[in-house]
Amino acid sequence: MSLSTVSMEEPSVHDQVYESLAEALIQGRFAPGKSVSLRTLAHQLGVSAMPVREAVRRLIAQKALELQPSNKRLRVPSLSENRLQQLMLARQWVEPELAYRAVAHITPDIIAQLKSDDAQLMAALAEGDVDGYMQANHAFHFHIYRLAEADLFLDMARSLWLQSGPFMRAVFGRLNAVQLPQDHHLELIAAFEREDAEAVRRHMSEDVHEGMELMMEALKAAE
Amino acid sequence: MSLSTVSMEEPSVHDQVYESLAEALIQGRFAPGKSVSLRTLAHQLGVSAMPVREAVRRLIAQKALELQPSNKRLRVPSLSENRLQQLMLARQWVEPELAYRAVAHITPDIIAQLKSDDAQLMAALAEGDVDGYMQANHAFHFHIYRLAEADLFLDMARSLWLQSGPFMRAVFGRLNAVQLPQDHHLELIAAFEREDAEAVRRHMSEDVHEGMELMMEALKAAE
DNA sequence: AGTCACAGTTTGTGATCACAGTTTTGACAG
DNA sequence: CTGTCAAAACTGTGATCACAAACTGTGACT
Repeated sequence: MSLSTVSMEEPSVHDQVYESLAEALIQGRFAPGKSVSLRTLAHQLGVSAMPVREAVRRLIAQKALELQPSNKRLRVPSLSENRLQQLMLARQWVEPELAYRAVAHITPDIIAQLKSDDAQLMAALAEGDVDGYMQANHAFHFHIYRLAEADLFLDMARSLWLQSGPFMRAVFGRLNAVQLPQDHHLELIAAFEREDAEAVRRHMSEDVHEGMELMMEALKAAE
Repeated sequence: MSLSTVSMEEPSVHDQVYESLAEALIQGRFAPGKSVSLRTLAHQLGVSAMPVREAVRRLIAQKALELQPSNKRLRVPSLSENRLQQLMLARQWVEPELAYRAVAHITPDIIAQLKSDDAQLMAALAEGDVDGYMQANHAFHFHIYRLAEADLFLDMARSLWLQSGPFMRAVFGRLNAVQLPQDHHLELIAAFEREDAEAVRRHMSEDVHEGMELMMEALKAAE
């Protein structure tokens, strides 16, 4: 009962719905352009429409969903080169900055966590398990970003991943689980271990850049 | 009547509420730390609580409002140096980029609009009209940013201004309408007229930097 | 066979109610 | 005048209903 009153605060239904939708979007389980509906989502999640409406508003504000101006109907934003390029530039700015700031707060526990994430990532890659790969990659990156103690930047990164998710699906839809450069992850971990902030920034920049470049190529190839 | 059917789409109540709250926040009419309530806002705006809830969710997602974890009560986020520094860095990254991209789409009409905005700004400054200054400054910047055809960046800038608004109030609360460097604006306009994109980027960076630096000093002075 | 109209369904939007916490109020006792 | 404690008011949250606009599909008519 000591700290239970503090940690007792069970998340609201709205938060649960939001997390559920956010996870689906980040892992690319929603196809770009796919239309969704409040009542359908509410029914699937076993709640009323009310909390779904609020979660969806939140996602729209983060540009992870959109309301088509004509219909006023809800859907996952579709892909465009312009959009992807903005995502790429924004991610290349904010994520290296977050990683840089994370160095000051790194601990052996986190290093171990990152190694575990990377191991899961490589295992998923070996099996061709796209979902597993996406999940492990997300965990790896945000276990780092959370250390930065920069909640605004963290939120920006989260929003950018929400928007990138559907693109990723499109990439892996074409080239099924290509050889992603997880070497950057190993170099990142090494840089964290010797607390070399500049190297961390550089390797994170390269990791993001390569990933987004891959998506850009896939998008162009798909015309 | 020709295009009225297109522009006829009157904005939803939710959008009106959102715009209303957003404007108040950007102009710093809400003090940092001030608590607000759904029903109060709804009553003031003459609508039911429903659209206010959605507008507030949207603003929370943009970090322009926050839900205190203890109370679950709504309020304007309070100031912190860490927070302001993140705002400063983010604005210094995205706003010069938007201005840079705007150069390609500049027209004489927009130039005239910018000159008008700047004139209003200087007039407000001369009269010590803080609200007028804030409004004109906002108009000046976003008349530029809107040209960039980069909706993700535009949205990021909008979110950052929403978060900066309450800080600005704190600044002007202390030093009432100091000599703001509107010279940057004139240099910006000149750079747009000769379509010198690099100069536009540089001057915008300086303008944002100086404004935020002023806020940082005021924050530190207020401890 | 192709096109159009009409009915039925599904959509987002806004209002209203019920409920459980929290805060504020106000009266009473010291 | 001050401290205490219960009642009243207020808070966010979730569910439900009403409504108009948009979509669906089926059938008839050219």
